[in-house]
Amino acid sequence: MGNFKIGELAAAAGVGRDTIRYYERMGLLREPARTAAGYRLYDATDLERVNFIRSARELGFTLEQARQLLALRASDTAHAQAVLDITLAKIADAEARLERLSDIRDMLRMLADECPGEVPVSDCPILAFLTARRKDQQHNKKHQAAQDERSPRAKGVLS
Amino acid sequence: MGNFKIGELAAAAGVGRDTIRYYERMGLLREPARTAAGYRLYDATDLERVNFIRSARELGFTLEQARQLLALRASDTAHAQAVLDITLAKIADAEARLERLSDIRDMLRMLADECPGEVPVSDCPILAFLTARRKDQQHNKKHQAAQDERSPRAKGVLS
DNA sequence: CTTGACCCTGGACCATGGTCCAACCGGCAT
DNA sequence: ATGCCGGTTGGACCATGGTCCAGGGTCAAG
Repeated sequence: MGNFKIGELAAAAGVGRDTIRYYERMGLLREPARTAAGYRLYDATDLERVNFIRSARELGFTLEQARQLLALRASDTAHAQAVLDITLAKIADAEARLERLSDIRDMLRMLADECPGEVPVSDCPILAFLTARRKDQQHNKKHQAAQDERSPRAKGVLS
Repeated sequence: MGNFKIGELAAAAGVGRDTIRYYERMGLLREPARTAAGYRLYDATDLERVNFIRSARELGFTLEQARQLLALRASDTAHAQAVLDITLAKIADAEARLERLSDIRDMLRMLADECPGEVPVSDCPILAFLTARRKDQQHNKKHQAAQDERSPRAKGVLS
């Protein structure tokens, strides 16, 4: 049955060869069969697996979550609730990001609206804001981080 | 006039000592004066600068953009338009992210709504979707990336 | 037989914004 | 003089998801 080499798998899935090897290293793909020369040999189920991972990535799942989803899919005792839980966490995460980001956008928009380009920088309200804004530091602690820079120490937020 | 050492500056700005040294290495802070023993000596303008950078970060600006904004602020020939341009680019970037992310959230929410937890994973519509969805790959090329994983090769989007 | 396209491995490197480390020195109190 | 806190340096390391490279081996075509 149609075995293919890594380049073929990669092309079929629309990723680079290195990505395939990376997924293997990360434990997302099984260690494939090899030819006598050591070439990796894949089959349709591997392609399907890579496709699954790519789909998950496109929906914002991390590789780690993709790994969990694959494990759940392979389980015959798990029920859909586990998948739903991961998905709900991802939704909550997306919503938190959306809120933070739209707050930032609103703030930037306000500042941009106030800024008449044709003045010297010394009269720029955006710079003035950046320069002055340090009092509201304390009470703004709820939205302290910027954008999507989830701090390395912000663990557990998603999954 | 009140000079302070790195730990004092860091505490006053609410960051770590290493962050101050990092900003210095990145060219965001000037190389400070030193005591005979080599200790860095800062003054109020340095604190103000760190505060500016932190404010910019909180609004989603990168350190590189913060550097640009500081340069503009220091210029006596630049006009506010340059600052506005950076800000408008940031807004556009935020809006693009918001759209992608809310599309993803909607998709996830749809899937979650369809999923009755109490079935075996083999009947999970979320997994089914992830498994099947590879045909729409081609025409979905407009929103190909996930979430905030701006690909390393996506340069020029912001700034 | 040679060329070119493919494959192998292990490891370095990219961006981002820091954080932490060892190994050392300075300065003050007890 | 001993402890302790804080300063110095250069460099490694964190997460994330790959990407690229050198220095080989393999395989089919011409």
